[in-house]
Amino acid sequence: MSKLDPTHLGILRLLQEDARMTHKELARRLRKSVSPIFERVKWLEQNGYIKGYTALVDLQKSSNSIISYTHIQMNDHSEEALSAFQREVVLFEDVRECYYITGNFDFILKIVSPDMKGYNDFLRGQLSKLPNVGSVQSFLVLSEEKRDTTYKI
Amino acid sequence: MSKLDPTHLGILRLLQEDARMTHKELARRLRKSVSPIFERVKWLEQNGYIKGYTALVDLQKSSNSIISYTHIQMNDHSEEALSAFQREVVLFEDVRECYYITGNFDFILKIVSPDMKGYNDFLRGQLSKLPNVGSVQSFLVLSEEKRDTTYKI
DNA sequence: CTACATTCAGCAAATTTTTCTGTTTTGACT
DNA sequence: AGTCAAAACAGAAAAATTTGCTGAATGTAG
Repeated sequence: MSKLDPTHLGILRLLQEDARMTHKELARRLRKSVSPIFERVKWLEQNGYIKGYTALVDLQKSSNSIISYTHIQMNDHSEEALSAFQREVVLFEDVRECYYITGNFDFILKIVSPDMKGYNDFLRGQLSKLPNVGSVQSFLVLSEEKRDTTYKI
Repeated sequence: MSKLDPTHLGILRLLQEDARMTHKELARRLRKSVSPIFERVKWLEQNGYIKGYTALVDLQKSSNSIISYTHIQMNDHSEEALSAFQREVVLFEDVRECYYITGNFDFILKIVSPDMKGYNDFLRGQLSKLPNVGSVQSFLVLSEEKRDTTYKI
């Protein structure tokens, strides 16, 4: 790491706050001219520091989707079983995020389903069909109090 | 809701996939000309359907930050206590996401701290100082298997 | 000191954004 | 169906940005 100089870090910070900021504005704030900013943004993209750009959509205004956090405990902790589970679970459309974690559980999933029926179908028709899934504990999101996807870097 | 027609939804879908897509490209894919697309994007922004645009940065490549999911159970479930907790906890820099949920716990927090010391300082110096915090259960993220912030709408 | 590589500013062409105008479509009402 | 007003649209043109290029400045190794 830290082939990243202050200008690189500044770009990452600013584009996290507003991905549609123009190169000209980036240049103004970082006290550089446009061309080096342009080249650096391209470099950050091509070298995987920036994985993409996304619009943050107000889900509650735009759909009836329901969000849940679901914890998975495996009943087989072999490397093969864990890898197989990961490989399969991330393919499900409703699984938006998947983390392997320390503690009582093995995985935390963020699930977004179009409605309660879809959520039920996912849990019973897809998730529970995967091998070696032990306990499944779900927490439905009642309200999103904060969601800030910018990280301090 | 559903002042949203298929073009609105198409814009939201496409900008979730790539927030830097040009209006011209949006227009081409949605089979419209540029000006209505331009007007609609502006409308979606001003009416809160699009809350912002963010670059997705590879945290592991760009920093040493550690991520944790932390569950909070309150020992006072009055409206005042819950509201007060929400109001305070979202102000902490390390709290990137906060959800009020059903189930055994009351809140799920996504915490991102610069390092283990920062994380410790947050837990013991900030979080546990808030009133009415009962049990706190933390899960450190060992690996991020999937993180897709686009939602099907 | 020189040669080389890297980073940069400034310029210019290509492209996009943004505004404006006039036309078409939509939808409500007769 | 026919009429009207409002909304949505396509196209054009000006303003701004993106993108590639050139040559200068800076730093480094020989």
